[in-house]
Amino acid sequence: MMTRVINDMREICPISEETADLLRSVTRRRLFPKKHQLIKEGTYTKFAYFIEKGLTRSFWLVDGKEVTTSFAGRGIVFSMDELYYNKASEEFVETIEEVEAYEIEVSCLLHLWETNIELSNWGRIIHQNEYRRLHRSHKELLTLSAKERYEQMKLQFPEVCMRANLGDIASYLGITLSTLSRIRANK
Amino acid sequence: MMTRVINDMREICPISEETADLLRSVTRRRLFPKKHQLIKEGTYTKFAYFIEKGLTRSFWLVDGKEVTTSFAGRGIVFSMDELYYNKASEEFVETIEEVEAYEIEVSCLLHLWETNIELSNWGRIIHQNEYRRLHRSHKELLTLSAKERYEQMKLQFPEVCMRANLGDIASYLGITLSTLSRIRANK
DNA sequence: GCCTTTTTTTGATTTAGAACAAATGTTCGC
DNA sequence: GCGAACATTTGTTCTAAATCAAAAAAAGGC
Repeated sequence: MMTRVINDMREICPISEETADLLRSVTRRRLFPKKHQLIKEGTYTKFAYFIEKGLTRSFWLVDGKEVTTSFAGRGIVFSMDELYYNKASEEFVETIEEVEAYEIEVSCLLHLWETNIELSNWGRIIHQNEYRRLHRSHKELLTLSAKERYEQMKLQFPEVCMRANLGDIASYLGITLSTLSRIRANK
Repeated sequence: MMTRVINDMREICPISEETADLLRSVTRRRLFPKKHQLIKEGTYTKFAYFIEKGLTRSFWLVDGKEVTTSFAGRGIVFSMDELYYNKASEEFVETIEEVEAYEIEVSCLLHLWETNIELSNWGRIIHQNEYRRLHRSHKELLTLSAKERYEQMKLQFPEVCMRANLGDIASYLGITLSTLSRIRANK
């Protein structure tokens, strides 16, 4: 149970068997179909999800249009708004494949981070990593053409490029679906 | 000494007089002229700076062109690369006004974060805030026009818009200097 | 105050990618 | 296996902003 989740955490920092058991004891296995809204508009979900299997995407709704900010096929997905600011999320998360996840209450997650040094370290590091990814993506948006950004994305997240559909990838790259189709068509 | 720095920290979370004194004991007051490189290419600086007065900007050099990622007129400036990854920074920082700052070694800063709960909390919160700022800026880049982004920037950082020069603001917004000039000229 | 350097404005031209629209291809439920 | 829904390709037109270039204005040094 949670084998992939725990393995992934151990690639980042040491997690003892006790901590792994602690994590298992406070989470609940959930299965979600494709297109399920894990964190959605107008609902204060209060859960975070460790992704065991499947792919999710996070996005904003900006006057009706979706802006994808990240894809996750491992690690944890949660809302910063809910976790740190006790408010309903402005960023939503949906599954784009069937997903097996382990659900945890955000209050519980926060408590773990405050009390368990292994999880606290893991938490700090995933925050740093996420900040770096965003930093990098921001730089690419400012300096690369649509085509170059897609090439970068293929290098960095080949899996996502295979598994997500064009519309989602395009909205992550900040271009239209038709432009992405043309880019892929070759030039 | 460090009055503005400490006051700014106290707007974020409680800082006891002991912690303030601790901070004063491990920092050194420095004055820098305009255009001074605080964190520069090819030099593993190993220092972070609490900004008491003046304005700085952080930027990348992407094949010769500067891409401004943030301005700071308060708080702390440091390199994530140096702090977390023990490597020379890929992002540089220069003063764009005369700056009064308090210098601290990054190893010392890390040690404070690991041992002093007040500073640790302050550190976590500035990281969250910085992440949010970047997140927001990224969304704006993906959804707003050049003009709208400039309007947003004036709302969020009016001081910076007054004090930084056009080239720097333009490179922060991801547009050319001439476009920004035209935007300001009115339309 | 005058000259140099830096910063900002303005002009003409070009271009990447958006918008809109329709056709083709793929997946899935029954 | 057929029809509906969904995903992708392709065509045409249009526009925001880039590029290149030069003039005007402002700031600094001595």
